[in-house]
Amino acid sequence: MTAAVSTDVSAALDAVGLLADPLRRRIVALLVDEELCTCHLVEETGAVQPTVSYHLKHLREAGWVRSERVGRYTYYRLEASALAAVAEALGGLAERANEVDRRRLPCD
Amino acid sequence: MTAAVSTDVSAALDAVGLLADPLRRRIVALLVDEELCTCHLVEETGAVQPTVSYHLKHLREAGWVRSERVGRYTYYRLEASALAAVAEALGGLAERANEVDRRRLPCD
DNA sequence: GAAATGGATCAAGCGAGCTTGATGGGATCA
DNA sequence: TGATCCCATCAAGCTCGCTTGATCCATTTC
Repeated sequence: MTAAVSTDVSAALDAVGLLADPLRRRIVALLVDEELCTCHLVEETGAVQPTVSYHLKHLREAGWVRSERVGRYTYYRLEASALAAVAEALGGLAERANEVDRRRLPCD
Repeated sequence: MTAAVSTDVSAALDAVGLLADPLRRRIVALLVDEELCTCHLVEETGAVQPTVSYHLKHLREAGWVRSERVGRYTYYRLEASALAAVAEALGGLAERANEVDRRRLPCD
């Protein structure tokens, strides 16, 4: 059971590797409260369009956002479950790390 | 208030950005259940010592771990509060992103 | 139809950050 | 005191991935 939790935690935390890039974090932050199309994200971030599309592609493939085409525009929505999974994984880690009787592995 | 929350959003996301590196995540995972010295982390991760120290420095400066010198050894302990704070912030984000009446900003 | 717009994709260039070997300081042991 | 060990830091190298301009496709508008 402890092992199972450990692997789940690792898997969930691996997902945050995607958040390494500041622009990617900015995009996620912008999408928290509203859906935005690519042109809006370009305008808000100040990055050029291919750059924004590049990051959106990665976020999409990792399941962090979902895209919907509406006429000429492509709207992006944040996938709340992805955020929740990472939050839960971190919360579990924090709980385990908080145990009082944490031992110190001796070196000698 | 909305502005304050917005800055919190960025802060929480920036914090997890530190976990972008796989080796950094591995170190955090190793420190969940016990305190370890640098030499143990070197042994467990398979990385060379300067590399491990490099990442520990970043984790230390960000408040994720705390170091304690004991004789020749330096023990590292995971800071549960930092983990909990980020987990809670991300959970809040997930909740906000989950609101049903999320609006779609019109383009035209 | 043609022109215009949003956006995805490509190839090429470049830079931030990770890795590594070397160095030095501090602590322990002989 | 000299040898040894742990570990932080440094400079240099390198790699991965981000950026950018160009191009193309789809949709809309005239």
